[in-house]
Amino acid sequence: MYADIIVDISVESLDRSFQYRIPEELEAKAEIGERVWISFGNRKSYIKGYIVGISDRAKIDPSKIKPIRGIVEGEVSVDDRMIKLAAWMKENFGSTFNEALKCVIPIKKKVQNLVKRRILPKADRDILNAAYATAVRKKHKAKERLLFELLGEYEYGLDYSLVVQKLNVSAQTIQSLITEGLIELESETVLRNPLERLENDRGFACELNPSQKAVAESIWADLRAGIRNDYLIHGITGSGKTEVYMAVIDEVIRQGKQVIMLIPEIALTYQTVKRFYRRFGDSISIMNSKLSAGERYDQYLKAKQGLTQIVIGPRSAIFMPFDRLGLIIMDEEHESSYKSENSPKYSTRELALKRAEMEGASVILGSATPSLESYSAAKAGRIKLFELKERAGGAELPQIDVVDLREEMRSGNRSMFSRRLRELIEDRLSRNEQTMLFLNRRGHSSFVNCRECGKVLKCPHCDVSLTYHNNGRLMCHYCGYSADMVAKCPSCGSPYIKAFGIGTQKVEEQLIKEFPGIRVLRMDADTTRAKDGYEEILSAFANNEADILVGTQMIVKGHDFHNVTLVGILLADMSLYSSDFRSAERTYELLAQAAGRAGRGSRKGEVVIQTYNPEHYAIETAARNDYEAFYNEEMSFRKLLNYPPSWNMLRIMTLSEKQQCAERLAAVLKELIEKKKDEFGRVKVFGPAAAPVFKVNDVYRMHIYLKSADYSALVELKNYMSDYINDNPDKDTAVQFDFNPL
DNA sequence: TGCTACATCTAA
DNA sequence: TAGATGTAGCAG
Repeated sequence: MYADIIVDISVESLDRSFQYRIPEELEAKAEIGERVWISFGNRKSYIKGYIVGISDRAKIDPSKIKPIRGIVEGEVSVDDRMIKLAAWMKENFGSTFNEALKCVIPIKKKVQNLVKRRILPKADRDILNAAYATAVRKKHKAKERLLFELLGEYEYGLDYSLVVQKLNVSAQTIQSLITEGLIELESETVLRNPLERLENDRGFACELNPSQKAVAESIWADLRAGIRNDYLIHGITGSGKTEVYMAVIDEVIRQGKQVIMLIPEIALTYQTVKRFYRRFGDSISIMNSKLSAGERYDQYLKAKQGLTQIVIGPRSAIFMPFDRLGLIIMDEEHESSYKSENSPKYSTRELALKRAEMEGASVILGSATPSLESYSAAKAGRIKLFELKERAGGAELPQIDVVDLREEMRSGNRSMFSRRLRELIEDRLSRNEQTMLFLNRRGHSSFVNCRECGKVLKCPHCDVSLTYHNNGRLMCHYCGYSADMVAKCPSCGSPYIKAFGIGTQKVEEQLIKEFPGIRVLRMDADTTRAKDGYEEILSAFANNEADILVGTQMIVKGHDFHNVTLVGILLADMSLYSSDFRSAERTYELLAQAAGRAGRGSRKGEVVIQTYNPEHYAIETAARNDYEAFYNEEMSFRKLLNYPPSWNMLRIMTLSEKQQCAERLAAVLKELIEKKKDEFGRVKVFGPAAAPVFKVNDVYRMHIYLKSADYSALVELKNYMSDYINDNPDKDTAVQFDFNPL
């Protein structure tokens, strides 16, 4: 048997695995993630390595393969555990080890220099100039580069790691310049704090209401008894889950343990962090993509050194290297942003449950509309379920009206606003209260169509229609391609070419036309692109600078506007028509969350849902705010068709710029599956077929779906295909695996 | 030609 | 990263 091993040296060029022989006496112990002693290169002493894969075939000449010397005994470090987690990810989410590793050690290059070092000149300019001249003359190119740069930055010096990486100067060269007395090193250890601007009144804690208290106390009891557990808090919008989280965090911190608090996306960070900072002060650190590389690195370091107790961040925060992890909280656990889009396409929920299990920590999942995965696990007793059924401040749940758009059409109303919605908007305008309108499509119109020949304008790089934007441009929402709107049909020359369908821009335009003097704000990917666009729009709306906020799904998530008493969902069906088995779940979620925005203050809110499908169960149950009913209906559908969470699913996608390559590999993989699948009980195979959007960014995509009750069967099949792909490399075609895809 | 002082390469 | 190997510059 052979083991693939990565070496415990933090250098980019060694970011790959090496094969070692597993001696017979170690075969029982050598498993993936295990730490082993190996000899490496010409080194005199043994170094530590991690087993990242095991196989029975030698990839290189077997005589060149060295044996593993032994298993590393003793204390398991944070790194050891994170690498074990990466090994688990590689296996269960289908990626290469390197991809998994990049998740757990995000800043690999920098891990080595624990202190930031600077190179400062030690001699005066003349001496350095002379040394530079000598270096040029002697063709000591590395010295020449270094001295040249240093003379340019004489006052400030140079960053050590930049010199090594960017100038490609070796450590020896720097050392020799030091011995010559030309330069010196200075170390600085300043950990930047991205939260400095916030004021802190630590200790501020709010009272829990009786139902919140019951949940917190039940979890406290487990914590105090030293029992780890997984929990799901199903609390309606506004029921105050955050207060419960904080109460539990308090206890975990008191026990000297650490907390990872996951939130859906960057946008929520500032609001949430502010709240947490007030309560927990400096023990909080944040992690998100808007932090500079330096700030992120420092957060990582602080966590590793145990200087912080709590980290708040999006899905990548699950990889915080806490040594004494006590609790992982996943707020809004149903959110799709918890699933990684890149390989490994991990589910943060599965990862959180796994990591917690490995480290003896607890997990709290929280949501107003739990994912079917979590709720079914709770029903099956694998997760402890808590329900919060009232709004925390005693506010009432909004009144929900469903408007049948077919009916509106029949009675001659062709506007995008139904009579009911229009009436309520006018009422709110007269009372000086605010309205939110939700439409899940940005841009002005959804597609451009020639009425003469029927042509629909498509993106030249992707298999999707172009969206018309009110700046006169046509845009592709997949790859960002844009072009000028055409006056004539490019295929038949007819001038009767027009944009159809509605987007948020058109809603905004229409509002201004139909309600003179109205003040409208629009929030979608187009208006929030600027750095603080998001915050600006939200605070403007919160300050009553507009009567109506129009937006895509980003407006429905977690914001708390007390003056909003009306929420309109312009076209609830939009997400129902996608080709996805989760479309009903997504629709229910969006409707419930959107409805949850209304009436968060003292006045009761109203919600209008406009739809062509009022009898669809997702819409009907959302209107009644009956999650349980929705769950039962949806779950029986999933069971009937063997969709997750009833069964497990694996999506295999082949990608290539050449259509035939993608198709050929898909066909080959299908054959492999057919040959092997009967070894694993019942496995259903679908495809290969073109992906719903066949071409994106000039890359063609084919996919195959597998369904099996048994997750490990899918993992085995995935490994079987990976082996084939590794043995038959094809540089033109890539393969991606996605377990239980969204 | 041999020595020095780097530069460059490679690891199973 | 650390050690082996390669190479330009220089003195004799």
